[in-house]
Amino acid sequence: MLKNSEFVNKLRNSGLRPTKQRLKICEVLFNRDKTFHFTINDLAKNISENFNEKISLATIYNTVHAFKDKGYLKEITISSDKSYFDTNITKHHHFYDEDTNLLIDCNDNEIGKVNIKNNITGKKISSVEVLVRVASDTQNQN
Amino acid sequence: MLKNSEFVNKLRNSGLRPTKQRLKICEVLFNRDKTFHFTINDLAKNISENFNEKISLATIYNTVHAFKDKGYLKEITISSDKSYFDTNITKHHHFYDEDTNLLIDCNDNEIGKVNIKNNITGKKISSVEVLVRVASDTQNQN
DNA sequence: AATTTATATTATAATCGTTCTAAACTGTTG
DNA sequence: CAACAGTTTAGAACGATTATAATATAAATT
Ligand SMILES: [Mn+2]
Ligand SMILES: [Mn+2]
Ligand SMILES: [Zn+2]
Ligand SMILES: [Zn+2]
Repeated sequence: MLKNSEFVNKLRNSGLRPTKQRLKICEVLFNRDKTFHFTINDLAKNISENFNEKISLATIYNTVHAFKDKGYLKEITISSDKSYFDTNITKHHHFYDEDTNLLIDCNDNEIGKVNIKNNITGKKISSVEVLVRVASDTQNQN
Repeated sequence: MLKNSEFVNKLRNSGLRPTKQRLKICEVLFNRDKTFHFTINDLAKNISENFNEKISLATIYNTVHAFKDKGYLKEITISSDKSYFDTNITKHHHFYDEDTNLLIDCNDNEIGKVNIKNNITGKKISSVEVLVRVASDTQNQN
């Protein structure tokens, strides 16, 4: 629930010029109560359908990647044929519903802390992500 | 460390004809002491470089997917730009070295059991996978 | 305010992993 | 062997993503 001038600052502070396109994308992504998951295509469709702005697909890719690099978005990899982005940038895990292709955030009370006992020597852990794939009972088990 | 006749049976029992190409791929994938991770491209290169067989890329894709469907391979999704396959079909987790792009199996003693407290109503868990991304200390933290 | 410079946007082409196609080939069965 | 279903193949098609390079805009400088 940030307003336009806050997005301008956010962008400026990140070394990104507050262009019309970036501000629109900020509005669509961050001017909400709840975080959500989206694909580039979702976002492009959302903007072209719900606003009369027309942002080039290349700009949407550039902006989403810039926001990811600045830490304003996380990329979630579920399958190799599509990339999901997440406006929830806190550490958290996911359920992935194989029937509906929907990604659902896990609350901390749903998945206990993952205990990593040994790590690769000389390496630092940069992230720990759990993906729980779920499907209806009648589905075939992996 | 299976031999050719065992692969013939394995394929026949799965309803797959034991063709020259499939047997070669079996040999490359399963005639080993240790399990490993590979991409389609790795496999294609391996076959074309180390054997004088020439298997069409379409056949390699077809066969790998057939083996996956039969449960002889697992697909591991790390990034959206490439698919990794795993000849280790037991439940296990992975370290992913972001410096080398290498995927490393976790032993059960390296990652404790993941405790899923609540599940999505009416859905069955089909898999639980932990991916621990690691990088050298000097790398930027996710 | 006008000029200059750096940065961003755009349409479109290119790339690349993967899947499709449809013709030729092979394994299996009778 | 003949017949058939299943398999392989080269190459085309596809689709998500990235590169290109011309145009436009924001910011900095005069
Ligand atoms: Mn990406
Ligand atoms: Mn696949
Ligand atoms: Zn999330
Ligand atoms: Zn593995």
